[in-house]
Amino acid sequence: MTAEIKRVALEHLARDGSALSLRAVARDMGMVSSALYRYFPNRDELLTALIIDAYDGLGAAAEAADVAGGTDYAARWCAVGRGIREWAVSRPHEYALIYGSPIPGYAAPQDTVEPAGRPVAVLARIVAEAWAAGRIRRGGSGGSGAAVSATLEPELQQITDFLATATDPATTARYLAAMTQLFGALNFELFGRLTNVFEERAAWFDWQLRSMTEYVGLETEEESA
Amino acid sequence: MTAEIKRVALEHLARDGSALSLRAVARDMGMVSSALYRYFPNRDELLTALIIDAYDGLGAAAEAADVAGGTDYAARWCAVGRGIREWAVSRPHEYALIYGSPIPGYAAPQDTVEPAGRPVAVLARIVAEAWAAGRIRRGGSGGSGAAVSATLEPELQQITDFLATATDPATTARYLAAMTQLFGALNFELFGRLTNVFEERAAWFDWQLRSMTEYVGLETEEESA
DNA sequence: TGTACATCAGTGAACGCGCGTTCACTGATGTAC
DNA sequence: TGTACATCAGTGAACGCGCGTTCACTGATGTAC
Repeated sequence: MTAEIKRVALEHLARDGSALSLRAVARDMGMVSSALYRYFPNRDELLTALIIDAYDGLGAAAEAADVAGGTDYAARWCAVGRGIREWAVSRPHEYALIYGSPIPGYAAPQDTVEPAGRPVAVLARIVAEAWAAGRIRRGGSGGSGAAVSATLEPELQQITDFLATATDPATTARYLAAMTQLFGALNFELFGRLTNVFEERAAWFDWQLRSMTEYVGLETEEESA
Repeated sequence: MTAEIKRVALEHLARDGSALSLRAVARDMGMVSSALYRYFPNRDELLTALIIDAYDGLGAAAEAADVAGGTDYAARWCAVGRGIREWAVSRPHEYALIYGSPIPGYAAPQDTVEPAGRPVAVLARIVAEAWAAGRIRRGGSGGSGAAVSATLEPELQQITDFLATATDPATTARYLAAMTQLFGALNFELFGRLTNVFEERAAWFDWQLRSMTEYVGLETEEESA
């Protein structure tokens, strides 16, 4: 039943875009609005549930795209990226819920922190495995790579520890920058900044993914063979 | 007077975050809500005016950061990036208005298209000048650079023509990817994805800017000397 | 097999609120003669 | 210099709407004896 409510809430979110109303959800379900209070103590809790589901769904999509594993780390990065994009493109409103601008009057509770890490962890694992296998080129794509200053080093070290990638600070930095670009690209695509710019969106996203693997220094299968 | 209304509207936006109400603005101005209709035909027109102002403000900040010009293209890119960030960080709600998730029930009219190009144009000009001066390394940062497929080429060519950068498709692609990363980084910072991750935000953004110039292949002053 | 009772999903009315927009109006200011 | 008039910024009441949340309730279902 709570699942059904969430389903209708998502539908509603997709139709009216971002503004979520309990009354509207109840209406769509043919119920009276107060009936929802049997399932959710208030509107924010429903939102939280949707947000957690979104992170979990995206996390699952990312994980599913990496089930094969293997040692072609660049290919894996791209596959996961594509998996993330496909999830996002097919559920733009759920994506906006978790990666869009903050919702007025709503503060994400602590419960969302852990699921939020799930999608990110999949990409981190690929980097970690590549690093462990000695298959990340130092300094990324051929260049020396921007040096990591003393200001940033401690935090990068903390992040590395948290992600358990065991990489050096510069590689962690490049991984984070690549993540930033990946979600930046999705924001651009889903929030309309590609309108009248790119129509070949999947191809453009793909190009960016390949570009990220070069940037991070992930070796492809051929390079290592 | 319309300027005063916009000022208060922005204040209100900053306080209540994203939900803009005519009545609340009028209240803040010590007026009755219907009085605003003398200045704006409806709420959406006020929003549009705010959005156009935001693009113009950001554009002006970007332009101001590049007044010096010069041939250290990498340094110019970073300066403009910093200018953009400073504007955004000091006006997060205006930034969210233009680069956040779409506002429910609001469709941006045609009038916003031209001002929207202003911030982007500043970075494009730097790339164009560097390209004209032969100071962009082919294939970006040392590597061969991901190849541009036949699928993407025509659109990249169109974009190049529109931006008047005269660059080759691969360079245009890298420029666009760098833009994506720049705004992705701001989204992460301003929409709370760096909470409990990075505290040294200016330094982290700076590192990413330098990283972008390498990626695009912009030569620094020393390299060309 | 039949009665008594507890459970509990869902109802419906009400609370107080805020919203965008309209409309006839007031009353101060400035202009014309 | 003084009166008549036009302008127009801002008022205040009202419209119809939707919202989240509460509360006492109904009435069907299932369980216990």
